Amino acid sequence: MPRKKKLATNGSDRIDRESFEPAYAQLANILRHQVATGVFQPGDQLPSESQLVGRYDVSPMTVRRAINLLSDQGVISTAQGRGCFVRGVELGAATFGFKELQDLFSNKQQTQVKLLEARVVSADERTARKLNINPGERVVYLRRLLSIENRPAFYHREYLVYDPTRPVVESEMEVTSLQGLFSGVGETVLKRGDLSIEATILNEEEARQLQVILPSAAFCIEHVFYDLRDKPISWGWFICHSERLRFTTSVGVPRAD
Amino acid sequence: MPRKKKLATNGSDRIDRESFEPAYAQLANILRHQVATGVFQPGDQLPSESQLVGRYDVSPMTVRRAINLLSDQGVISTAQGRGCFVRGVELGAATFGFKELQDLFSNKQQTQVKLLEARVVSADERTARKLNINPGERVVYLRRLLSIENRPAFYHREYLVYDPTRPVVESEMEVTSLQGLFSGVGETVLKRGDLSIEATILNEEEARQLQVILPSAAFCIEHVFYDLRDKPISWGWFICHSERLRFTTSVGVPRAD
DNA sequence: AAGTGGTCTAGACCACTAT
DNA sequence: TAGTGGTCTAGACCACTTT
Repeated sequence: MPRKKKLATNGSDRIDRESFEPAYAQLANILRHQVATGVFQPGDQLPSESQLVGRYDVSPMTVRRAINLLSDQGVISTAQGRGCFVRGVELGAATFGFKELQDLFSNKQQTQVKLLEARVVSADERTARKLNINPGERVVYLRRLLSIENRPAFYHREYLVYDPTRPVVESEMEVTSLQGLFSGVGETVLKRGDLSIEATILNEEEARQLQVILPSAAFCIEHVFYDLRDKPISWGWFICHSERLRFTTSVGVPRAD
Repeated sequence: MPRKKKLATNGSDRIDRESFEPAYAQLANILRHQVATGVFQPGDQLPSESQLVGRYDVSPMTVRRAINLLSDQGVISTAQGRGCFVRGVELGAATFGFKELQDLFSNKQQTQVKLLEARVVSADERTARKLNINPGERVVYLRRLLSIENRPAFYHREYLVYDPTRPVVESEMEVTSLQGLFSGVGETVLKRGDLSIEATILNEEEARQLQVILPSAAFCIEHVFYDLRDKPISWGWFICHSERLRFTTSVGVPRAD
């Protein structure tokens, strides 16, 4: 007798103890399927946890975990003392990530990082504010061009606080460190980063670097990275042509697994 | 004797049983604080779960939950049979929300939705493909302008499949339904939506509607919504001037709570 | 008072990894 | 084989909401 079976169809109404799929995940999928097929509609109240315990013959902790999962995924909302309720489509609940951006790098594709410029300059007022230093203090200014399959993809400009006692400047300047930032490999003393995304129009220099014609729209991904003491050590921004990058996501009940 | 105390400082090394903060959350915060202050650095292995059980005198399930929390937040990664490891800053792990977009609407601010046009047209090739219908079939074309505090914020164009037997067309056309999409209130038969975000340059008409001067960059948020049978019923896109919208997030170890 | 979700216990068994 | 994370049980108590 096989110890493991295939994934149960989502229409199933029982927990398969032999499945490789954990009971809490099965229960979550059963409930999600019922929401997806309209058995429970937006606003409806789900069966109580104790009812689910009896109905599917699992322990309360398992039900709880399935509930937490669906709540995290935005399928339902919970209210203590009242119950669990099906949520409808809410644009405000949407989230999107850098998956597309990550794919550009990790896809076994040739990624080249070309250092265009690296020099020590005095921080202007804006740079000083971003890096929490005094205007006029010395910073390292870097310009890089990231190419994928010999086509320019990102134009990156960055200001680093200049601190000879800290080796991060050298490691930051390594071409590989940038790629590591995306994939998570490599050593850094970075603790945290703040990111923001804007839409922008390429200027002449940016268009030249990215080899696109004007006028052209692009994403500008600005970043500030902090060290372990929450001190900013890097401020910069990536420019990526809009045709090279698109963010996608879904809202509402996930499509059947 | 007070039954509830204040939030413990994150530097604490013990679980406060009297705190209103759940034990699993306290443990997660303790570990997060240790990561944030460099006690554990990126790549380091955390104490095993059984060690944590002994050290903080909680049950295995509580430790597990704290571990899951940190793992979900991207602070650590887990590997069965090997251990838990501290993750560094990974750009690829960043996620953005629509919170900024939601705030624009729900902030008790005056939001007006003005229907500029509504008429039945024949679907062109592209529209038909997006809505999974045949070219030439009738669709409803809508143009809307969303204003916040009397300033235009979003220019929205949308194609709806025309189905007299389904009341969603009428409810979709209600000015309130758009706002409900963001905040989650209101009734819909929508089950799911796919979104994608591009950067674009405003054309003349868009700039006129949004009352900005050319040339100007903007976000284009395209959407397709599906009903309970996974049939597309709406395809459209929001145009939002870049100065009106910016997506932000953080990566790495969250700043101390 | 009854029902709900939220948390927690003190174990157990399993699968996986390293030695 | 020993140690690790992953899952699960069968209860318990608490806080909250509704009747």
